[in-house]
Amino acid sequence: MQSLLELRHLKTLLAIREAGSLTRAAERLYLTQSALSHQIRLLEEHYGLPLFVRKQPLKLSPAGEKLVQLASEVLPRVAASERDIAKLREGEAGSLRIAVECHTCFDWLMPAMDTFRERWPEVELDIVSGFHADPVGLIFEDRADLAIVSEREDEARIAHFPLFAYDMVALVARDHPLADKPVLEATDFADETLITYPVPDDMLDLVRKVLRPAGVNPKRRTTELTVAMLQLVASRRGIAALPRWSVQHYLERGYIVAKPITTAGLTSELYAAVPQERADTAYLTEFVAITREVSLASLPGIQLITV
Amino acid sequence: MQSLLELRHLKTLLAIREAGSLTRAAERLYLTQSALSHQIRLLEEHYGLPLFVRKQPLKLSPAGEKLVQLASEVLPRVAASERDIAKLREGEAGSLRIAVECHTCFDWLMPAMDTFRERWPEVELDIVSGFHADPVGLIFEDRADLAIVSEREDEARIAHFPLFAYDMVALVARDHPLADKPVLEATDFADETLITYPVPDDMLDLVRKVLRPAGVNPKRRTTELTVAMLQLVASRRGIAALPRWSVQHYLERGYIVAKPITTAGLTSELYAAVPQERADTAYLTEFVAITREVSLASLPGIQLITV
DNA sequence: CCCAGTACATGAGCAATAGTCATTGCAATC
DNA sequence: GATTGCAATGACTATTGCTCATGTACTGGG
Repeated sequence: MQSLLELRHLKTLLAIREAGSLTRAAERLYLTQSALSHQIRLLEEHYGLPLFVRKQPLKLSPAGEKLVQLASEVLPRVAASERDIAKLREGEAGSLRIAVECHTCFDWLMPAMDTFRERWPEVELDIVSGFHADPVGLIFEDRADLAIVSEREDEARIAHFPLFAYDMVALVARDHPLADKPVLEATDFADETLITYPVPDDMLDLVRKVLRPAGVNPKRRTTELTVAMLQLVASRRGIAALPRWSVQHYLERGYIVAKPITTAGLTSELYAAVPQERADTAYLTEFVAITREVSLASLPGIQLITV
Repeated sequence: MQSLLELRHLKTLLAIREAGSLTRAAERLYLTQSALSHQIRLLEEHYGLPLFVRKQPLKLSPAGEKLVQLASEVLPRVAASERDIAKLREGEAGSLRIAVECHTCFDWLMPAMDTFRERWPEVELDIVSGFHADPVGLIFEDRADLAIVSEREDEARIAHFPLFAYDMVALVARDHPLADKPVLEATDFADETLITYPVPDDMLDLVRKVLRPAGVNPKRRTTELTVAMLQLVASRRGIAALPRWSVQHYLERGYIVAKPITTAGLTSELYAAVPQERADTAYLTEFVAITREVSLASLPGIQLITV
């Protein structure tokens, strides 16, 4: 009789539709699969109708469709109001200068910034230009408000928000001898030319986590541009290591092939670092949220970091 | 960080705005004043802003305004979706034939029916024509789907939904001797002509609850029309008893004056009676909900019946 | 066809929290 | 300055939403 429906349910429904399964939706919502299962069972009992057709993959019933439709109209509206309230409290304006150490990050950074700009038009949005070895340092110098980094720094004045994790893959030419191996180990790199961005070794996960510990030190070559890097790989001038999502496009066209790095895999993570005292500034936390949404939706094969 | 806001809160906010106070909003929501107070305190802590200006009467702050605005957009949308789902389950169509024993009820019945028609256009809506002494009987004969009655009947096959309660007032001419008494008792009616609708005495609360128990049996006169009744009262041809809300309009113009009946007051109640097995048919329960909303908003001085 | 692998369902138990009750605090009004 | 009408507060309780552990159903590969 009384309505049972809450915004929580709408969030769940939408997450299930987007993720395509209870299990993955649960991850996004930081809940268990069981919690979601209970939630929808309760809704189904309440409405006396199924919300899903229980098949793999889970499909929405007409009633489920109605609720998801509702969710997709209502939730953005609610988010907008909560944003308005944050603006009342903190003011519309502010600055968001982003420091980036990761070359490939621009792939998702641009769309994320676009969405952000729509929602916080008064916030001055910038990427701190030029390359910087120590993006967190820029925060201390007050030249940046937020830094995209690949490791948490042990520094009390900085708060870290996890963005996502992803696998690095080694890239070799199709006709390269290593293309036949299922997995590349550190020693496989010894006699190759490793092509990287021109950054310190500490910022290259492959070197820091795999090659250096194994004492492997291959010949090196650098380039600023990802396409140039792939070009060199394709023409057998060397091999490279990049996030899988950054090269998915090229892999599908068969220019090059990707190989896992070590049997355990080489997983990297990304965090947003902000000054501790600004950790609950609404537009900063929202930038993080947008980043995760955009990335989750557009980058294949990335994982959430469970805090 | 995580959003705390739920539909529950939006319902509360809207109820407070409509009722003008926590206490009355709480009644409508079947909660305590305390519950609402806790709710809004939590919201205020969460947003770090006040939602109300703490004065009598309670006024919304800008942040509160935003949320109420949100509520007034979102909640009707949610209700519409839930209605759609009910239609999926039970079908769009059906019939709602309403039996009424109370003459004045048409005052609120018409606007309620209008709202209902918008939301359930496929349901065949009718008032069972002619006057009927036993509206519940019409349900058994399947000539009505819902009856408006003033007493619960002890009958297992019928479910009763409380609508609202209201005070009956005695109406006398301005220059009538009784106009000076603060309260009329049963004996005051003895030497007057009582003007009523032409219905059995059992359906006249004044007779059933006050006069008959006191053994008072005044002269009688009947008329079908409320205006005619008031005309007779104004010209000192008799006195009448009607719900206060049905004559508020005329009282304000000073044609007649209203007096409480007995010191304890004469309170009447209205219920919607439906067949037990249809007690959770969506369009029937919604008709009840609409009726209460419409009445609460438009009839002065009515009270909710706390089940 | 079986068996692993993956995903959803279910039930018991627990922890968070939304609500009530009883009281206090605060204003406005006579 | 009492009285009345509301809202706020705090302690306690009931509810319920979630997790954990397990069960069961569906899929795809050998």
